[in-house]
Amino acid sequence: MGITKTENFTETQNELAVLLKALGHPARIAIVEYLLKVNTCICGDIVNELPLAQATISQHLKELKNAKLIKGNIEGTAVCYCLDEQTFEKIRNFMDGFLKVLKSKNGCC
Amino acid sequence: MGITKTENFTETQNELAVLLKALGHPARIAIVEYLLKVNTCICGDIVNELPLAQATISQHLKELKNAKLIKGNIEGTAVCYCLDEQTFEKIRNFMDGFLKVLKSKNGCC
DNA sequence: AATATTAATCGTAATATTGCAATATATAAA
DNA sequence: TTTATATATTGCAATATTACGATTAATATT
Repeated sequence: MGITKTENFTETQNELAVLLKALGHPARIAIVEYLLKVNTCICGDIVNELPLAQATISQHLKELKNAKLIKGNIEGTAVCYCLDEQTFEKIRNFMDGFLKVLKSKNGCC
Repeated sequence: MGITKTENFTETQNELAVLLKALGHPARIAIVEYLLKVNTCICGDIVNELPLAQATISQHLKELKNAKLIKGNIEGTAVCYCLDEQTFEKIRNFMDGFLKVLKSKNGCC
């Protein structure tokens, strides 16, 4: 099929999966790491930084934006991109809570 | 294409992408959350818990195991599954370090 | 107005993912 | 040894993803 049965899972599970999936590609990791370094930049900067075509970068930026991992503001002909702190916090908070419970248990097969 | 150009990215970026991608599906989030709750379980328990076919669950477990997010130990005819704390820590540490830098900057468009 | 700059979109090809029924495998129980 | 139990694998269909060239759209510059 290739289609995910989202109706079987909770809203929280689906939302988190969208975020992690959006970050689950090395190009998109590279993009957010670059944005972390330079704070803000335009699409063309990333095209110069990564060995991928402009159309491909634009597509990856779209996915990151859909997941609200980044924001994009139009500035003349360019678009200024930056990270969305709140969304990264959501992931961090999940991982943090998850690990706290996991460490309090220490049971394995 | 559908093929990721991993050769363009660092080992770290590729490894992290594999982990996040493996968690980037609601069924696999549901599986690790269930494992967190019950500590250890066998495949059949998850099949009873989630509304997906046995073959589908088995495939998701395989992906989680490939990414080393879970461990599986054979016990008779069954396989005992549990979470791999170290791998979850890798993700948490990345997100934690990432957010520390992000919060120290506060620059956006 | 004509032209350059920047980014998004379209179309396409190749490959990957999701999901399931059916089957295979492997151990345990009778 | 036959049968039951538990999981993995195979094969398949539908859909999604990745990547890029070409084009489009929208604003700047000349």
